[in-house]
Amino acid sequence: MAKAPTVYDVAERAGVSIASVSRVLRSPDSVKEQTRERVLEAVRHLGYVPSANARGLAARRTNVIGLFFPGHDDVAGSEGQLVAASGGVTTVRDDPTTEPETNNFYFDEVLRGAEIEAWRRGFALMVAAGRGASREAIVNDIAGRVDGLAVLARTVPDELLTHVARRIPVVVLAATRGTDAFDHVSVNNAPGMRAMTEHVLKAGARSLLYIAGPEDSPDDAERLQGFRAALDGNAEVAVELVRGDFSRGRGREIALGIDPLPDAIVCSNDQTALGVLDAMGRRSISVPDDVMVTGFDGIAAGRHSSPRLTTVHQPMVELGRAAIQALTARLDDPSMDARSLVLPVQVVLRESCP
Amino acid sequence: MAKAPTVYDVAERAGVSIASVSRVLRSPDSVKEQTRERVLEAVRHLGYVPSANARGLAARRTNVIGLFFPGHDDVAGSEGQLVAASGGVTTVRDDPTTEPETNNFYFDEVLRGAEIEAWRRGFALMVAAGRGASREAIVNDIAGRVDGLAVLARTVPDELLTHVARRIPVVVLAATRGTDAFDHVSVNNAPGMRAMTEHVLKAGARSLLYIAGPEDSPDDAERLQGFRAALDGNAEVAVELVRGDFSRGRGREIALGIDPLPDAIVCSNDQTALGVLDAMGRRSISVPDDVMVTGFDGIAAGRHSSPRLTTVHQPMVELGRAAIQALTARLDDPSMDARSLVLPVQVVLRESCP
DNA sequence: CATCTCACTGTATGCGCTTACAGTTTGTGA
DNA sequence: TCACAAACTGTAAGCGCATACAGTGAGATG
Repeated sequence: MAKAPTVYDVAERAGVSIASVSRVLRSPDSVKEQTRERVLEAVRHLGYVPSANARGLAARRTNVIGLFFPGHDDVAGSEGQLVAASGGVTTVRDDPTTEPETNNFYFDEVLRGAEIEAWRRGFALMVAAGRGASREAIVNDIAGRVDGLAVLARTVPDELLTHVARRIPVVVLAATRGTDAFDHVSVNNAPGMRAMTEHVLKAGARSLLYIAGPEDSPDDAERLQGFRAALDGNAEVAVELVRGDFSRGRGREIALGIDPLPDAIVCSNDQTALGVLDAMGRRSISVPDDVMVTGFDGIAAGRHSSPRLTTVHQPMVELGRAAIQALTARLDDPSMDARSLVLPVQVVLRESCP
Repeated sequence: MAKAPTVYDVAERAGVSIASVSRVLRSPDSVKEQTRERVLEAVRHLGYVPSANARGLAARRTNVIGLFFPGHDDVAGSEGQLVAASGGVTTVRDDPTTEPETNNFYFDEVLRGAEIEAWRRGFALMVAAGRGASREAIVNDIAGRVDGLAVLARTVPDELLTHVARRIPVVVLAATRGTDAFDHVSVNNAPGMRAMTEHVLKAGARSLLYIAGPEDSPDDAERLQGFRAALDGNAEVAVELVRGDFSRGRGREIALGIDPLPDAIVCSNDQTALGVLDAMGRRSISVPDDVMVTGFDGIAAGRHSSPRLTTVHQPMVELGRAAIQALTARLDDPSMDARSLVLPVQVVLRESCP
């Protein structure tokens, strides 16, 4: 890392001007073959890698897209320097009742979709997770680095979003807000839950328990709405509603205390439903014979639970891709009207509610 | 997005020079309070977000760290524009035998660790996944954008790595190569597998089947070495070795054909072991009563399998963090000797081999 | 009241690249 | 052989910011 070579170094060694160097790298066909060879030789010899900063500055675009989502809350441990550790092996016995960390597979998949789509379209992807107070600084920082920004709904205050939107296009994920000027990409929450609920009814359930998520979740609100729509006109069905918090632990806790049992427990997300399955297992209650259970999200764990979880699958990878597509579409045509894209969902029937 | 405001616009509106604007943003204390207020007002009013490109160019550093890992192979479908889709709901019945996509939870977790650590240290994180031929272009591109680059072992040819390493520091993850000049961060593969195998032996196994991974995986080689070390001097133990490919499907396939059954099947990763569990379930063979099964990695799915999987847990989040730490350490002191950091692993005993 | 400090603020330069434009070479037809 | 177009290459002007250095003015000092 003595000193990174620049276009000037390459130009000098190749005996050409810096413009030719730039052309060889950006539009090789516009340069005579012989010149091109000389330049490429110099590039290899010097270990030249062009500075994206300089290029971005000159070209007025960075070719980077940013993705911002709610943070893994600050991890307390592991503050120490891991300098020169030397391995080690310990052994533990893992009790089945220990709570697994709440892995946000959701964002992992969205991220994966965004990553694929961004590079395919020639953009690099920058990721940032918001953590409490630093959120504003992070969003501002990343906004200065990218050509477009995708944010998950509810993670960034509107005021801040409006501020950065004056510089770059912004697309909001997982929300169908109509009151703002941003592009939106979301999934078909209400119809999905409606279809799920209708399946449950068709399977014969006449008493339902709905475990909702936190009140401030727009996704949850839409799902609840879909649930209610399915029940519209089914006066003979008994319905009860409790609020969970989208977590497995809370789902388990709620399900441990349910008495009497309804015919079916409809959960507004998979984690909650998995918690319910845990509880039923512990109470030796058979699913689906004694009670049916459904979830929403389609996380991988639901495929391996016992019994396997019937759920509404969200196309999370597609969500990430769609966000990038929306962003590049707007970059291509900034004057376009704001769009709201709703992705289809899929009811996946497995053993917990066949 | 009419035209993003610049320092000049802010300076003009605040009635100061651009130097003062810059100072307010970089070292607020060096500016008189009254001036600072005026500048901040102008920033808010104009919706000013500083250009990271310009800053990076002037400051000669980008404050971004790059992470490169083997790609999700090119996803064929979903080429179409998702323009103005309008939701929809379909229903499918999910057959338990359908192959779940091979989710690389491994990288997700490494990424998460890197993300946390990078932002904590004031760096943004740029991610890139390598896809076949475009790999070289991507690595070069990202190398021009960042102050340091973390790559997963075996994903980038040495020559390319050496090339970019002339510009920025590089750290290699999940490999303990001694022949190059890069910093390395890896996990304690061999001792971990050795401990796992010793546990299997202590549990009474006298005939073992080892299902290895692909030949070109350095991780796999180290694990196999650990396995052999555990057997050293146990001449009475019968051992057989087959090669898998780290996939669940292949593990299942192998396990369906095993006859006679050994006392234990030791797998070099969790996916393979989960496939083995699938097969045993289908063959109505009891795990661990008829055969014990162990994995390696500690992916979340192993906690929810049936029976739950005994495995060696790698600290994947820590791996990501350690990579960032190694990189920032080298940025602070480029002359430092190359380091090789080995993270500890943990044998996690669950029902598949108690 | 002149001089000196100190705390700020402004001026000017350059970071490494892209690109409009001008200049040069090469090839072509008359 | 000469004029002219086509193909290529060089020149020069920024892109938006950080920062060394040079002011500027107010208060402190003698």
